[in-house]
Amino acid sequence: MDEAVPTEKQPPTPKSEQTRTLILETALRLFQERGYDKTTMRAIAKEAGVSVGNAYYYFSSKEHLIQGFYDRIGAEHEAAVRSVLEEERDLAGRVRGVLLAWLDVAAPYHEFAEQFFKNAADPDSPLSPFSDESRGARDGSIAIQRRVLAGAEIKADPELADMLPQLLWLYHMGLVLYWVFDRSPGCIRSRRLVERTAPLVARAVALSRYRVLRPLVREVRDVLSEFLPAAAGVAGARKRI
Amino acid sequence: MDEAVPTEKQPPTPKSEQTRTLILETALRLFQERGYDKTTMRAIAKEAGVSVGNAYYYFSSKEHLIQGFYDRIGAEHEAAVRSVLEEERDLAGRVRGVLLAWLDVAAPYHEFAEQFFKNAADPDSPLSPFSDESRGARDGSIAIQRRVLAGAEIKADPELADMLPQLLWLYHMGLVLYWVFDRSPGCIRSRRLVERTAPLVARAVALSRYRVLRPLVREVRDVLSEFLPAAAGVAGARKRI
DNA sequence: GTCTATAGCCGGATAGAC
DNA sequence: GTCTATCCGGCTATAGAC
Repeated sequence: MDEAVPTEKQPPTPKSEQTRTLILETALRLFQERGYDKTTMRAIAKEAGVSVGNAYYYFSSKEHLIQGFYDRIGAEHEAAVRSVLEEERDLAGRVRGVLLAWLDVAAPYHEFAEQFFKNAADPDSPLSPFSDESRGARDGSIAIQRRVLAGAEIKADPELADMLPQLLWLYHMGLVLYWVFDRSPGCIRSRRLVERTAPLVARAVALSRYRVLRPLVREVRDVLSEFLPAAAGVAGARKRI
Repeated sequence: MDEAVPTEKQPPTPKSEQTRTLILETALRLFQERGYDKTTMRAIAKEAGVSVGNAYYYFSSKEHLIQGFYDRIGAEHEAAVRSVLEEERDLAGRVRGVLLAWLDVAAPYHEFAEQFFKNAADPDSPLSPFSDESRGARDGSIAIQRRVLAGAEIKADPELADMLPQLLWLYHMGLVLYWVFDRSPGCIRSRRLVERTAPLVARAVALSRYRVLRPLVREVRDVLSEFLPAAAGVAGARKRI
């Protein structure tokens, strides 16, 4: 980001990127093995064969190491979701499939997530799902929801359609919140929550076209356009304070 | 709670309770003055005229000091809400009034809340609004929502009525989440969110009786009864994993 | 610009004496 | 119940090697 335009002769990452990656990989591995809190910066440095100072040279705090985790989980989800989106046409099924896929992808990190999640809830933290730093991950996640809706047979009220991807993303974040709290073995409660709510969400989307609901839908849409972040190119939702 | 039944001769809090209160009051004051993070346990102890070890004797961690904050804010909200519930009959108005009252009560603690909130998001923390330790505060909060509904003219679908207080509580928690993230001056964005969503919630409650929505309402009810905590005496919602 | 080594600050938490 | 001393780990600072 702050890097000067790299010439062709000088690849942007000559050798330092290697160190950077090494540190990150080591950190993520240790986090997964011992948990976030119990992994000390000293240990990461030692295990990666670098000095503490060097680790801090690349990652200005322990938290910053977790951005890499977001990117990784996003990429894995992206891959896991492909088959569902290709094969399933029913909206409820698509929603369900995508969220279950996320739970699968995230499962190995559950314990680890528990420990660092507190940082994500701090609005000052770059780890918050709403932060600028998380924008890349967020946009990717919303894009998936867009595909969920685009490929489904059931269509929503067109007045609502523009912001539905973000709404689904919010629903996804709600699931993540629940999942973090979920202590049930194998996180079945979270899985069950998906099974139960996905059809419900789909039904709500379908019902959004009914006459009786028109005024409610309009209100919902207006509120959303005012309060959802203007990210990811939603028409007419550009105003922020 | 864990105290042995106190005899009449021996008041439950002979002298230690005094120290305890002193420490708590000092802590809350300092939190508000300097913020949570910048208030060290050393400072609290010093200011209260006790030793660090002694502070830890009463509060097993810095986080535990915040339970007192919950209780205080709950009590203040309880008081602030009285007039609204007596005078306003319109459901939207009642919901709106109660939530705006909460924002008023919470306002002085906003900065402080930002800093400690991350702890509340940690499921391991006693500060989580879903934890057993927070049960007292939670029950109080749900009770207010029960009164909101009971005194309103509009009635909900009876099949849903039992769990509506908890649903409103969840809505309240959502507002709290938004508020914590809210950086707008005077938290107007949060206030605006209440203004916009309160009528929406009321309308949804009213609509819950419509025929078309019957299946959706049933589904919603079933999901809620499965996933909302069995606290606060909700009929038929006793199963937990 | 990348990296090491080391020494030290700070603050949450604990141990064990009184 | 209360204290003092100590641990522990995130983080910083510095000085210097390549």
